[in-house]
Amino acid sequence: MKLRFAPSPTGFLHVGGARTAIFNLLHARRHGGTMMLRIEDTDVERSRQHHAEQIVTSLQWLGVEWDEGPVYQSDRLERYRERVEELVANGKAYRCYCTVEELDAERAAVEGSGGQWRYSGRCRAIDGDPGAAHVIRFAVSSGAIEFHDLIRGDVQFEGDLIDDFVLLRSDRNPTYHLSVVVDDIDMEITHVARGDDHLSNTPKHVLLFRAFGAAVPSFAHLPLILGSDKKRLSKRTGATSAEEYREMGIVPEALFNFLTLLGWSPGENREIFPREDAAQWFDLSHVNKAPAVFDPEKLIWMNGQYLMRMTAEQIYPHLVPFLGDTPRSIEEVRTIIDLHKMRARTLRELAGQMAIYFAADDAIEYDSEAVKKHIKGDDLGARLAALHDALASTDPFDVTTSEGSLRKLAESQGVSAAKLIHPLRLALTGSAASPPIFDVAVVLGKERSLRRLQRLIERLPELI
RNA sequence: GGCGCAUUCGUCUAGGGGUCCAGGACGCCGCCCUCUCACGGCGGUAACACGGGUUCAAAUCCCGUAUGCGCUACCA
Repeated sequence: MKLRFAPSPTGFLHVGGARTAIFNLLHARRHGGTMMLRIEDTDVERSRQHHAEQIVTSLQWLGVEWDEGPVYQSDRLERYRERVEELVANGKAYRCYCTVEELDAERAAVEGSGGQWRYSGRCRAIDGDPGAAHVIRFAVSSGAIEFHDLIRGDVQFEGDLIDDFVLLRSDRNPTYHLSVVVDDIDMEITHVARGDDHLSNTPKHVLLFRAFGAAVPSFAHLPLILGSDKKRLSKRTGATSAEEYREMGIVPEALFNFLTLLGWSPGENREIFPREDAAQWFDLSHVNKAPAVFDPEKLIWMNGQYLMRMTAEQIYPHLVPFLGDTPRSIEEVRTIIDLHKMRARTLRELAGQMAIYFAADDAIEYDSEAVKKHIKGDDLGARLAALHDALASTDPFDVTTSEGSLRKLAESQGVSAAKLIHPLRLALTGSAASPPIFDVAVVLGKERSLRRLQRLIERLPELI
């Protein structure tokens, strides 16, 4: 068994493409088959090498591995020309002398009068000068064309409704239909899993496989991924490329897992699982037929689930790009990550929350809502001064001792611990929300914590 | 227009004739836990597009309608 992912390098790796790649990989792994990556760059107008490289990078980031490739179709142009000549020689294809201008004019005329245009096939009978030909077309035979699709079941198209499609363009480059079939034969592809948008191209391919006397592979046409507007996912309704999600702070494992669930489910209410498990359970024949709407909210939730399950060491390499220009070692951030990973849903959010630890002690900005809520009472200054003294004499300064000092002080002053904790949180973080405050204090250290507390005390008059 | 494909909570889905007055997850709303936030726990909200069949019995099978999407290029 052998499958392939065959993107055309006309842009970034689209999440739809990413899911196609994942499904191919999973099916191959499940059945002990081979996975191949093939770059379909026969459209010289739109293909770009840097896009191909970008797609390869995105796939690697995502964790989609391939056993063979990447193979570039642009390296195989001679092969396509050679094979199309075979078709011409045995009468399955023919040279067409019509010009685009003629054809466009015909089409415009027919469609203008409300009809539907199809190429007449008039060049089938012409035996002219090969050098004067513009393109080579496939001679489509009439009659029903049937094939089996792993996802759709038996599908049938009427040959009479299919044009004599172009195989070799006037620039001597192959069209998609030619190159894809020649390659799938040469590379011994047994299963073709691709986007739904190719379903109506499939009868053409079936005809080509037969014309070449080759076995027709199994097909699996994956339903499209839609945006919130129920139309094909586009930039209008949100991020469309894997790269954009990476920049958003999504970890590859989460995107992989999420994409896996778009159109497929392992059943038994399983949602979060490693790739290895998916590779045990997946099968193309269990993919849904209906298109799925891409819900970024759920992706972000799932990313949060991954973050909180990952160790600081696992998160760290993904997080580095979000931490800014000052290099931070794993030792420096390990505890902070552990404190915040269950409070952030993306790496970007996580990095944002971590900023308070790296900020200068006199640069903490107090959230006005938090100030309004927790900074009040005439005796607050005195209480905080007492807290400062209590913490200053806490030794060693760890979570247990610092909390003990604060609670003891609260008790002796006859106030609830919360009356001290909330202002302390504001002093240390500037916010009303943070990890348990004594953990924060210990990360900052005694000296910096006291400095931040002192600063709040000094600014009390202007805050109240 | 033609051809094709699809249709279960707002969204992702489970379900492949009876165990479904439809289960899980995201979101949303309440409660609990608690130094706040988050996590977690508990509970709630919400769906078989419509109409005909077939059958003792249909979300599950068949037909039609509607709606949506895709293709209809010398793009893939």
